[in-house]
Parts: sequence; structure tokens; C-alpha cells
Amino acid sequence: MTLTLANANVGFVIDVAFHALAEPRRREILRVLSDRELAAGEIAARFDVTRPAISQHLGVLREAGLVEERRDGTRRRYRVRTAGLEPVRAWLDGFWDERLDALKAAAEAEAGGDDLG
Amino acid sequence: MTLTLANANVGFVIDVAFHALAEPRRREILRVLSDRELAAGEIAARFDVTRPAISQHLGVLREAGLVEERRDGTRRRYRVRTAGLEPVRAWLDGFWDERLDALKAAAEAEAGGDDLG
DNA sequence: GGCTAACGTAAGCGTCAACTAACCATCCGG
DNA sequence: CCGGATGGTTAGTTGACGCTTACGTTAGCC
Repeated sequence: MTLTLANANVGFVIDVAFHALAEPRRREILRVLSDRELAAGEIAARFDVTRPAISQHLGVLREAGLVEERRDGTRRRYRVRTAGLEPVRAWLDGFWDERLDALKAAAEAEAGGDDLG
Repeated sequence: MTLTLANANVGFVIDVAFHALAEPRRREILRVLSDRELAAGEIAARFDVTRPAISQHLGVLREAGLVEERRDGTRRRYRVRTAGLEPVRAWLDGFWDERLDALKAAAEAEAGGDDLG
């Protein structure tokens, strides 16, 4: 309601994704999981922080749809969910397109609109 | 020094960029600036928060290399700096490539390595 | 059933970030 | 020079976040 943009539904997903990616540790977790599936303890073993900290990070990544959880006995294997990165890429692409369109329109307007052919 | 990764120099730039983009208000500022150049007051007039808040956001965006400042009398016109978004895109692309390479290698290894030709 | 391993969760704590209010700096017209 | 306009800066507050310690939960094994 604050702005005129329709950021009621779409903006939330993008916000969660960017928020999750803003933390360097979470990006490193994604990098570690990029090529293989690992259990929570195996992930935590690669960092200096305690295991609960990693668990909380995994929870944030899971809420953002960036990782997927698969239960295997007492283990919980985590794997990257590629679809979760699409909102971010879509935001970047949309930004680019919007900008290019505006620049092209501005160039045409400045030239008088007779340089199309 | 915390990890074995060489995130001393490159990681900092990416961190600053992601941190700047993590704030929804700053992403909206970039959207507003995507098609036109605006002064600080004109930007602030489009939001509910006070001008100092916008000024601080603009400072963060400037430090992250996402916007450019151009002085014009007492006015300060701000414009999007496209190059600032490249580290983010590079991170996403690098993540994709790394992941695809690992998956391809895993598939070849699982097949026995004789399915190359 | 008891024991251990693997994990998530809750409470508490220190730190950082976003916001507001008040202040300071710069530029321009009279 | 003076007054208003534009806008960055500082001090202080509030809320969120990441981390640790302690505890609860589930699965497998004897």
C-alpha cells in the first residue's frame, strides 16, 4: 500500500530469496552443495560455526526455496533447489529489459522518431 | 581465514552488492532509477520514509557501485550504474556453471567413463 | 528398554542496520 | 551578504539477525 507498484505477492518471494542470499555464509553453503548432496552435519563440519548455526542457515535457505531436504534415517540430506534462484535471475533480467526499453525509447524520442528505418 | 576458500578479495565485492540488494527499498530505488535519472528529493518524494533515510540508502547503493552521482547545482542526480550488477550476475552464472560441470562429471563417472564418444 | 548418533528448536546475548529528528554544508537569486 | 532550497551527516532508538549453550526429538543398534 505504500507504493503504486504491485509488490504484494511477487515482491515477497524476491525479498525472501535476496534476504537468504545476502548472508555470505549461506552463499558458501550453497556453493558447497552445488556439486553434491550433503547431510547437515557434513555441511557444518566445513565451517567454523557450531552445528545449530548451520541448521538455522539451512532453515532460512529452505524457507527461501534454495535448498531441498531429504530425510534418510537420522540424517537429513540437503540439495540445491535450482528453481529457487530463478526469482533472483528474473529480477535482474527484468531490470535489464526495463532499462533497455526505456533507453531505446528515450533515444528514439530524442532523435525525433524518424530514425527507425 | 575462516575457510579454505580464497574469498579475501572477490567475496567482498559480491558481499557488498548482495547486501545492498537485500533491502527491498533499495531495490525499489533502483527500479525507479532504471529508466530515468532523478534527484535525491525526487526519489524521496516517491517513498513514505524521510529524505535522510533515502539519502542513506543512496549512500549504500553508491558504495556498492550500483548508482552514480552527478552534481548539478544544489541538486544531486542519481543514475543506475549497470556494471554494479555484474558481480551478482557473475555469481549466479558461476554457480550455474560449477553445478553443471559437477553434474556432468558425476554422470560420466557413474556411467563408467566409456560413454564419451 | 536403554544408549548413542544426528538434528532441529528455544532462550539469551551481542551486534548491526534502518529509521527519525536535529544539525550542517553547499548553491543560487536578491 | 542574506535567505531559501536541496541534500548529506550525526546521535539515538528500535527491531532484526547470527551465534552459542542447553534441551527436545527421532532413528538405529545392542
